[in-house]
Amino acid sequence: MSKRATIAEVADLAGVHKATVSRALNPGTAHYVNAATAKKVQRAAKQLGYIPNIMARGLRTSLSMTIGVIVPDLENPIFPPIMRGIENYLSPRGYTALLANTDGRESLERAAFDSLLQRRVDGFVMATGLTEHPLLADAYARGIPAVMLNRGAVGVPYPLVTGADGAGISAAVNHLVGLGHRDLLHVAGPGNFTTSLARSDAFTAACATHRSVKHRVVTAQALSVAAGESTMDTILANGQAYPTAIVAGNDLLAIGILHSLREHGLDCPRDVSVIGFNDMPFAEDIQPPLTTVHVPHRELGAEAARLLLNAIQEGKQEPLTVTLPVSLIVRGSTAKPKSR
Amino acid sequence: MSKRATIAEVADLAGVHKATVSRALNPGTAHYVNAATAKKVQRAAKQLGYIPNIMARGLRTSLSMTIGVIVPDLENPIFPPIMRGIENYLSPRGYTALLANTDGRESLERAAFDSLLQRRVDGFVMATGLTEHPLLADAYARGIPAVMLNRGAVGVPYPLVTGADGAGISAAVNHLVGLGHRDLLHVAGPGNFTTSLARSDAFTAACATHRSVKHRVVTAQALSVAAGESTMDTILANGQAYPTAIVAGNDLLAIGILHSLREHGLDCPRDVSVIGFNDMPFAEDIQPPLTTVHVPHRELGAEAARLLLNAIQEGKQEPLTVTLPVSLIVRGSTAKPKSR
DNA sequence: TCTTTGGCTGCGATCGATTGCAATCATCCC
DNA sequence: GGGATGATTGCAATCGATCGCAGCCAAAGA
Repeated sequence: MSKRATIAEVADLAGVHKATVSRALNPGTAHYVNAATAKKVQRAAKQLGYIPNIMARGLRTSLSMTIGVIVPDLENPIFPPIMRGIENYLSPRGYTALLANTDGRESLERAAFDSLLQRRVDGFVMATGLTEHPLLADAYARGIPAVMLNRGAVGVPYPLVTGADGAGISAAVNHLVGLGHRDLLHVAGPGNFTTSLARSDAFTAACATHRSVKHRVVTAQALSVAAGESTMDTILANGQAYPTAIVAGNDLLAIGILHSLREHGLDCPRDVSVIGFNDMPFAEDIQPPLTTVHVPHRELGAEAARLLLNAIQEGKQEPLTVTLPVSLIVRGSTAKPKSR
Repeated sequence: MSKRATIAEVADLAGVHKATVSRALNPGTAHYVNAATAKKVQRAAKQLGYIPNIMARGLRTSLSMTIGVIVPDLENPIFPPIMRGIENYLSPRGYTALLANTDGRESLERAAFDSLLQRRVDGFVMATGLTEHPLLADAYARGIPAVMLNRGAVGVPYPLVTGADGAGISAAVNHLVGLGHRDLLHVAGPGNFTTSLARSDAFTAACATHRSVKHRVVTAQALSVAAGESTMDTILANGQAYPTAIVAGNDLLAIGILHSLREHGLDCPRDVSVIGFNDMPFAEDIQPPLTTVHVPHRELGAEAARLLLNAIQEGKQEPLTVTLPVSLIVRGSTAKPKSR
């Protein structure tokens, strides 16, 4: 292993005390030291390739300049853009993101949380939003800075950054009704996600706006392709009448629904229209091109990072909610209902 | 900020010296301490919710138990599964991954590298394979443990974990020739990726195997949808004869090619067959379902992590290459050539 | 009974940086 | 000329855990 230069070596080379080196190299304290001395120190530091040891510094300052990001599943395509947004905001400011996957399992979440805490992250961006969350309540009580992303949690006054779920869903419903659909189904995500609840409430409310629009809601087991497929399977298996249009809780569910429709010999959009939620990458390339609600994930991530850094620097948490606008993207998975 | 329990407090509560606490809690040194004492210490630690301060430990041991992962673009869908594989191997072993995006730009790469070095990562997984790489040579000379993933670099003797590019490409070519295609095109990635070179070489070699198969290679500007689309555009724009089948350098290029075909009124697979590379998530859902070479990205990640931890623990680098098998997945984007 | 042995635990230095406090020195003002 | 002022810089404590070394004690051996 290469031995790295320490502050003491820089101090020796520059002929000053290591305290002076420290002050010269830190923007916050640089004004204490004479310009000529500072120059000398910087030259010495460069010559030795000095990189401050962040662990020694962190030990002293108890700041790690890293923030923990907890996501349920990085393979869900909405998270990479979110990560990007977070990183893009963080890295110019000297912060780094530590990523942890939880697989949606609470035990792993606990472990990830502890592991990040052990690494003394300065704060968290939590994108796991289970409705109930002892972990978060605990964290809040201990004064750990955090921001919720996308999904919130009840009773935990952390700031929340989210897309306008309600507006997106009602745009979807209005689009379908405008096309002539009168029999709508919402395949919702599991009830323990706050977003699922918000979206299904919005669905019901939006449908109620229109007279004579039949609507119902079924709940999938998870926010995944497989769950969407099996949920739709059971609906179609009954042989009973199926809706002419479906609003899915997210894009993955929508894709699962498309699978199921295809296996049952139904065509989208001819027989059934489907709308997703999120506008995940490549949503335009799937078969059929998915009509969906676009959520600005990158901006979501950046905004969450911004709020978190604010909270860390101010040393206080403000329970505010930032809602970013969403927009309906009409593509090929929705059409007028065929007469039947 | 909540003050966390320190080792001294645990020691007080348990009525022992802090050195004993340290030994009792570390698996490696636990055998030095009496079982009864150890139990007492563990109880005290649990009661206080003691989490060792990794910075203090790292300062002493100069091990951070984190490894840096450098990827060119997390939004390229092959990287999330790779990350998963890495994390799945790392986290049961107490390691954490620090992720850095480089956008493929070498300056950012340098910055990311330094930033991770500053955080005293114990090693690197590099998934950025540019062919030329001063950074890596430098790192190797400094004895920094690392493993290359997916893409290699010339002249840098780090271990490399990769899919069997050549085998995959020749399977693709054979599949197309078997279907009756005699006019093949390979849209390769930029020449500064080692994988691009390996794949285009394999393409030429595989085609040469078959008599009377016309083949040529064009190079795209990047490994992206946009690059694939524009490359194909220029080919089709010439009005000249187009091939009956295309092997793309990766799935993103393939998708771009599909876009271009569609815009030029050509149908895949009726007019032109297309094969991708990677089998990225949702490749089966795009229009048409993409025939592609499946690469086991998760396993790639896990294997890289395994090699890296080995190298860190052994303290030596072995220049070996691990090649994981790939397999052709035939879906809807390839068919027999129409007679014309 | 005295020494040896070995298991267990305590002591204190140490890792590399930051920072409150004190010391130094030149300049300034009356 | 003497004390005040302010700009720099040095000193040494400190963060929290690890680990070499030494000490203690009981059991074993002579």
